[in-house]
Formats: sequence, C-alpha cells, structure tokens
Amino acid sequence: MRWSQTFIPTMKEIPSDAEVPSHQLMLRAGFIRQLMAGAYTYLPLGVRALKKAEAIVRQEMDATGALEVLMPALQPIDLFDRTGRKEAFGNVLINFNVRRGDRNVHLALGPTHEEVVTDLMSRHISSHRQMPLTVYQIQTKFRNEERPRFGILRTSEFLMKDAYSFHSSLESLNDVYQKMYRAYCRIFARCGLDYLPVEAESGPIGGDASHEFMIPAANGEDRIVFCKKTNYAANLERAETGRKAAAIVTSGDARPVAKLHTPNVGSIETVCKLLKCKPEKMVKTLIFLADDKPVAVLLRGDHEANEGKIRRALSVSRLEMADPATILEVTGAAVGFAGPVGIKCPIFADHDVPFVVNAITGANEGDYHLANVNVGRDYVLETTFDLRNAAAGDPSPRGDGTLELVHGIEVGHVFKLGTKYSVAMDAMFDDETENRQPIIMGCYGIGVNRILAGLAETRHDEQGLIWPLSIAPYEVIVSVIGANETETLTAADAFYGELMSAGVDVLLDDRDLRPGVKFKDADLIGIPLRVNFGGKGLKEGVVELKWRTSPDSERIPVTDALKSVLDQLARRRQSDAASLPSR
RNA sequence: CGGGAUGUAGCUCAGCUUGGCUAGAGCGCCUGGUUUGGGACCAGGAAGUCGCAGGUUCGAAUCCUGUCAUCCCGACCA
Repeated sequence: MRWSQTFIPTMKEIPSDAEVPSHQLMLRAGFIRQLMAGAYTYLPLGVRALKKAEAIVRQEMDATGALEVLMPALQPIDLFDRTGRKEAFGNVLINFNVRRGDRNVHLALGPTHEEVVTDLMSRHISSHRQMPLTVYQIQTKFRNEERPRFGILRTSEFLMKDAYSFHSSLESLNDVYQKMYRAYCRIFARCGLDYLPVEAESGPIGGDASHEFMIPAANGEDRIVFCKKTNYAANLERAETGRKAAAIVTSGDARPVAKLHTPNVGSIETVCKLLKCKPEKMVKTLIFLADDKPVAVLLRGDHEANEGKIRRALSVSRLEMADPATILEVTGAAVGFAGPVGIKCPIFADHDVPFVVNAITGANEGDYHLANVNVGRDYVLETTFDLRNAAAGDPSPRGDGTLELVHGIEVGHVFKLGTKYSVAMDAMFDDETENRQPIIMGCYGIGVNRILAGLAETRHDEQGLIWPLSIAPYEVIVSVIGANETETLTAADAFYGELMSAGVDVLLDDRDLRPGVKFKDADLIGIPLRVNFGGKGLKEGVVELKWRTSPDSERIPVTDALKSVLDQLARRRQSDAASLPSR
C-alpha cells in the first residue's frame, strides 16, 4: 500500500480524553477513532492488525479440530429467560422490542452465545457417538457496560472468539479443555504477548473450573497474584492466601482492654490517624446479610473482604453488606463501630485475625473503640476461614514461596461449563446404555480487540507503538527520502513491488515530506522493519535497514536489499516461532 | 448509579475570576517561495452556532438554571 493512497491520520499531540497508553497511541497512530463512549471505528491500520490477530486465532482453533460457524448477534429474548441469564446479565444485556406487522418481537444483542449454541446442538445431538464436537466463531459481541473505559480495553461492542465444546463424558471435556488451554498459550505467544494463565472464578456464566489468560499491565482492570517459585497464579477474586487455620490461643502478652473515645471516627483510615496505629493492628468487623441472616466477618484491618470466599465458607447463596438498620440492631451502634466483643450475631474470622494481639476494634457503641482486644479472652472463635483477598507477601498456597500482586488485562478465559446450559435448555443425548443424559459443555473465549490493546499497552516507547511481526499492520515500511525526485521515487516503487511480489506486507511512504516527519510517523505506527530508501544513501548505492526495536540502522548495498530484507524477516519469524509452546 | 473534572477551529489549549473592541495562539490545512536525514522557515489565506436550551442584562464564551456529551475515581462487570 502507498501511504499517499491510504488513510492513516496520525496526530502529533495526545488527544485530551485519552489517558492510558494504548488508547493514546492507537488514536495518535491512526488505528482507531472514537464514535462514542465504548464504541470505536477501526481505521485501515487497525483493521489490518485486527485481521492478523484473527487469522492466528483461526489457525490455532482449526488446529484443535474446532469447526468455524457464524451465529446471529440478534437473538430472541426467550433464550435468556430459559437460562435465567436475562436477570443475571441485567442491564448489561442490550435488548429491545421491534415491530413486525402487528406483533412486538423482543430481541437481544448477543453478549455471548451459550444459549444460541446450546439450542443449536440440542436439535442436532442425540447420541454419544456425535461427540466430542467443538464449534467456534469470531463475531461481534454487545454488552451495555456500565462504564466503558480505557479506549478499546473495555467497550460495549467488541470482537470475540467464542468456542463451545460438547461431550458425553467429563474425561472428554477435560481432554478438550487441555487442548484449548494449549491452543490459547500458542495464540498469545504467537501474538507476541507476555501472557499469564491464572486460576479464575467462573462468574455468572457458571461451571466449576476455569482459567483466565492475563497480560500483566499497570492499567489492567483485574488484579492477579502469582508466585514465580511455586508457579501459582490466580485471579485475586479466587486466589488462596496460603494461610491455614491454626490453634486459637490467647496471647501471653494480652493487656487489659481499654475503651477509647473516637467521636465521628468510623473508618479504618481515620481511626488509625486518630490513634496513631497501623491498620494491621486493627480487627475490622463487617456485617453481612447471609441469606438474609446477619453475620459478622472479622478481618485484619489492612485486608480486603472476598465475598466469593465468604459465601462459600458460610455455604450461603446470597451475601450482601448489611443495611444501617441491621448494623444498629446487632452492634447497638452506627456503621463504623462494630466489633467482636459482645456482638449479637454469629462471628466468622479470617485465618489472620487470631494473630492480631492487643487489637483495636469497634466497641459496639457509637463513637467508641476498644484497645487490647484478644481472642479467647474477649471473644470466642472455634476456627478460622480464608475470607479475604490474597495480598502481596502472603505465602504461596502451593509450597515455599511468596505471592506477588499485579494488575492484568484479561484476554482469554476457558471454562468447564458442565451441564448448566444443557439442563436449562434440555440438551440431552443417549449414552452407551441408552440412558438420557445432559450434554457436558465447555466454553472458551478470547477478546480479539484486547490482543491489540494488550500489545499497545505493554509494547511501546516514547516514540510510539512497537508491533510484533505477527500482528503489525505492515511488516515493512519503505520510507522514501526525497520523494519529489522522480528517479528516487521510481526506484523505491520498483523495490516496493519486488517486496510485495515476495509476499511481504509492505507500506510505501511515498509522501513528499521532510525525512524527520516520515521517521516519526513510521515509529509512531510501529512497523517492525523500516527501509530508508533514497537521500544520501542511494547516492552511495546503499539503503538502510532499521528495526523498530533497534537503535541503529544497517547499511546494505541497494542490489542486496531485497535479499537482505527477506532474510532478516525470515530469521525474525523463525526466532519468534522457536519459543512457541507445542500444540 | 454515587463522587470529581472538562466541553472555545481538525488537534492541543488561552480568554471566564472582575460581562463590554471584530473571540485568540501553536500545530494541522490551502497558495506562493526558500528548504530537505529525526515532527523546517518566510509571506499570505481559509476555517469557530464558544456543547445545547432557557434565564439575568443595554450587552453573555464569561453570571444563573437546566440539559447533553466525554474523561477519571468508586459501585458493577464473560
């Protein structure tokens, strides 16, 4: 493609409403433009990069034996009523009525396709002999995100690869799950991403096992913990802390309880400021309604509650923060002064709580706190639970190691769904013994746009984007220096033709601009290999090859230029391929 | 949905506090010229319902009310 013939609107300045690097750079480099919050147009460069990511996903999916299909984005709302996900998605599910003749038809725009694909397969599959079977599609999904943000990291319309597998046995599901897991590793590696597979919550989608594929990045919306030594990695939502229930004994250093006047000071932060203590010397008491019954959850002051863990520890299905009236009822005080001593509801404590000696807690009396509160003497615990988010510095749950905490961008997610959807939608098959069984399912998603966002977020410098060869919209840019000289332009044009004939994705910067402008633009859009063609070099019979990642350029006789570019590209592809995980 | 910020030319922003000349600058764009290896220089030019609606006033980009949009934090989120 000739630059003069395409549409690459680069910008020198950073648009004021872009904050994260991927958003700023993709705007400046002319990959995307915003239509509204959470909706972006992909310009020619953006589309080319997106298509390359798509092609890699497609190749690796095909290699697993998954079959490509294309399902409608428009879906009848009844499907979501049948699985209960109309309610689960709530406002996130975009749905509306349209008129057809004298009828109203209630439709949804697919946020994902479990319902549609289960409906499809329930009509097709009747025997165990027809499975395993895996289908996938690459298609636009719609979600009315409450708060779209960070440019293309979270949008209300996005390109997703979603795959669904169907099985007659758990062994078969596990087998395909492993295949998909390995395919995902290859996909993200081929895309040049530093990915981290982590144990994950399966969320409202249901099922009993799942992994997320994360790109560690400062602006990621998820938090993940990992331990290099023990190889443990998990989403913070589900990460174990590596702590265990220990014997509960009153410390020998226990001092007498003291009552402190703390007027209008209810939060951990303000109490610490007033009493000049550290949050880890406090025990905070959170009042929840667990299946509508009030319970107190004790945590060390610097720890965060994990509602999923609390729900599981208490074996309840519904858990919510208690309202002020309930808090007043069980503590006798307003919000902010709850404590374990004398509270009128069951107490559940995190593993770390008994180790806080001479703790500061709420006094269950407005404007008062207690100091020197100790387990055993002042309140009683039978055992402790894992109720909190893991934190940096916690021991690894997989042996001798320490957890680190980083932010991550979720680019992929694999689930073992089990029979949630097949039961809800009556998708059954006959097994070997002619027993009717619900089909066992798995599902596997990749956010294709997020591959680009993740790359832009993690691979850039002060000059601009740095695409890997596999995703770059063009592999090579030929920057013509002195494009106003007919001879130079003709020669560059011939060179560009040869590269194209050799199958290279090449962009010819034929614009009649000063060299500095062209170099800045080439760096900004992040093309891996640049050939400086013309100017001083050509008079001496050489062109210059410069990799985006290298500070120096290499001078090559113009007669060897084609061979050299092809050789270097081949070598780079080879070294990229060498480090890929096997299928 | 709660909190905060912003909206003036294609982009970045000034002007608003204390209402008053014809609403400005840089970049970009157009014309001409000089330049040509890391975002050149000179001269001339085009481009704006000051987000929108209402109000106060002799007079509103500026003050008031409402509204819309965007961004950030939180809640929520496969």
